[in-house]
Amino acid sequence: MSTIRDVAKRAGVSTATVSHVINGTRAVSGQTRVLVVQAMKELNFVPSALGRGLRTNSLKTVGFVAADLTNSFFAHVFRGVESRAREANYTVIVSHSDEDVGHESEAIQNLIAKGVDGILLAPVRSGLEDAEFYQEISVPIVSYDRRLTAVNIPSVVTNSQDAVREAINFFKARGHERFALIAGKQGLSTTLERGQAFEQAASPHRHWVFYGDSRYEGGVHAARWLSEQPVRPSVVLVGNNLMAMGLVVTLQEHYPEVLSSTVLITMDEEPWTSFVRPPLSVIVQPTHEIGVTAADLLLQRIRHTDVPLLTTLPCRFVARTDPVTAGHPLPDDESGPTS
Amino acid sequence: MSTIRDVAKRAGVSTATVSHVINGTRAVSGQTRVLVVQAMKELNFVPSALGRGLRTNSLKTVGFVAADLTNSFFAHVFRGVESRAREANYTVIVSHSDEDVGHESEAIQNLIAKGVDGILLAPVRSGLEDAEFYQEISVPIVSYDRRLTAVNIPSVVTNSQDAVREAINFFKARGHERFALIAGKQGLSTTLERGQAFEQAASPHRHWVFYGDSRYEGGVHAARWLSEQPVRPSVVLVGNNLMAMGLVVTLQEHYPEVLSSTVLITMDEEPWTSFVRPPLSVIVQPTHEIGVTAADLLLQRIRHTDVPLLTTLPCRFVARTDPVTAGHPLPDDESGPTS
DNA sequence: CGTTTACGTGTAAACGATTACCTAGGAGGA
DNA sequence: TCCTCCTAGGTAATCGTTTACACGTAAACG
Repeated sequence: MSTIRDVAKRAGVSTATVSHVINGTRAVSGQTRVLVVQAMKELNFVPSALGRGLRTNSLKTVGFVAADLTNSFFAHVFRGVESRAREANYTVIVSHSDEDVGHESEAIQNLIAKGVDGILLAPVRSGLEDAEFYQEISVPIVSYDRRLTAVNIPSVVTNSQDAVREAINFFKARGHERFALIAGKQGLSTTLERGQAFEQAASPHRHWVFYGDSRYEGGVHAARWLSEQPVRPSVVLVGNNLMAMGLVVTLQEHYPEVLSSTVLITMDEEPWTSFVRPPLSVIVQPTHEIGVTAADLLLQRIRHTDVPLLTTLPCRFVARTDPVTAGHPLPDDESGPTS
Repeated sequence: MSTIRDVAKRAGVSTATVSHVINGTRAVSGQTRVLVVQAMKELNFVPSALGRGLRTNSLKTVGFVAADLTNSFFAHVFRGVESRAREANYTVIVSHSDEDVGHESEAIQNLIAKGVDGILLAPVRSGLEDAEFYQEISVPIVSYDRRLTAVNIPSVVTNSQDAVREAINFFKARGHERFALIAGKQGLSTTLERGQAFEQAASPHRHWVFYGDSRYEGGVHAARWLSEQPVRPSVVLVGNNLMAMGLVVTLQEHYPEVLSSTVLITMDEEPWTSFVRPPLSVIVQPTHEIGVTAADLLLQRIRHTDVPLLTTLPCRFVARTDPVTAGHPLPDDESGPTS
């Protein structure tokens, strides 16, 4: 690996000149520029990001903390992030929190030690007492998926509450009168908001709320709980795709009659939601756009540009109805996707 | 951010001592150690990876190049990589190749410029003429999923050929006599090997090979091709999960009779493969272990330890049979998963 | 003709760690 | 007593860049 000094020597100029040629930070005569460029070619010189990073205190790297990349929600968000980051010549370091407060802290520590310029985070904490924790972080942060209230940190979220309301109303209008919510991990802003929207939309009617843990096992428990109800809801909204899978697998295996007689709605489109019989209705979040937007905001913060504290992206509700469970169609119902 | 000098001053020692306390590279008296540790705590000092990296010429960072992280195969491999890397105090930068030679080169360039200590790669190239390209890379490389023949680069692959043979034989033993392979992108070692294994296992009987492109669209085309055959195969093996999905979706929508009358086998377990009716049989690769192993090998190479040039991990064939399509059961057949 | 102004370039000090080399004091052996 | 060896610790060079400052020349301006 050749250094900037090697290039300077070969081109017969100073390292300053070489640096300025590379970065275009100072006028350099045509002749000299040619000489330098040629020398760089010949030595196939690549400037060391380390040297530069040490001096400028920026490695052009950002951290991305996901709960779990094998969850396709996060994988798609990440692709959005990565595409934007690459355009801006940044690279992305990925860490997992696995919805664990300790893991999250550790991940953030590591990222900071690595000298990242900023961090994208789906925060596991949300309480007021945690505000301090996030506030003390010494690099710019943008939160995605989950809102960080009471903290001066920009968040990119979706209006899933509206979608929840739309979904419940959709089936209400078709005659359904008993609704349940399988809620996610308590404390997450998404859980809270979706819970409120659900309460609000379902409240004139009978409704249930079961608190899961946002993991596959939560869905398994929910299935058991569901099957034990003397009177069962006819519409079940699941607040997260992992729980939905646990629920469906368990129902399919042990309580097939529950599965076939209940309308299920879940978050986040995945292939299997349409392959299951009956198929699941879905609240689709703009995952890629979440990533792109969050990355944009982070890069702006890194450049010290002011950014809005809350960005809300729209969801799309896709109804997949089934003759048995859908309820009675509306006069103008085509049972296709709705917006 | 405080530096090692601040710590040294506060503890009343030299930077050398602080450094040695941090790294345990030299004997330090108990007293002094306590002083230093306390000073670090008080300033909550975190050593800069940049400074260290510049000096030691290692950022403790590795690059991970996937075709596409939204493909759960790569996501799971990545988790394996990340867990091992974290244990060894390395962080991981992720890039995508999208099976594109240009993207791959770019990704590798960027990683090297960022000063990674090594690269994990699912190489898009494989020909002899490409050997040179990979050989010229100036940091240690380990290839995963795909074998890099004729190049002095360690590979971690699976014995999917054995699994392919096992799968075909499984259905041959149940009376099937017409087999097809939907092969992946040409040039990948996996495509070649699985093709050979398929040929070998199916060749006494009538068989077809359709070349897809390892993407969703390849499956769509394959579905059309399949439906157009005057005599259709009764067992279809798909060489990659994206194509399998394209195939199933298209069949389900346009040619349901083909779907219900054909045994489908695919690579890599995903939730939807068991939700589809009829369910798909699957060749399960040890994805997490691939990641762990590849990471291990890379870290060893970084430490200049010799490693084997080829590591092969075993696959598992999971048969999911359906009364209509399975063929006649063997005398002792329980239709469960086989090893 | 003296004074700006502009332009092109070089010198050398950072950035934050690691580490080769050196110093000094005390213990132990001959 | 002298020499050797061990232990504990300091000094300062170094890694590869960027960049503040200085310098010299030539053109432009009054």
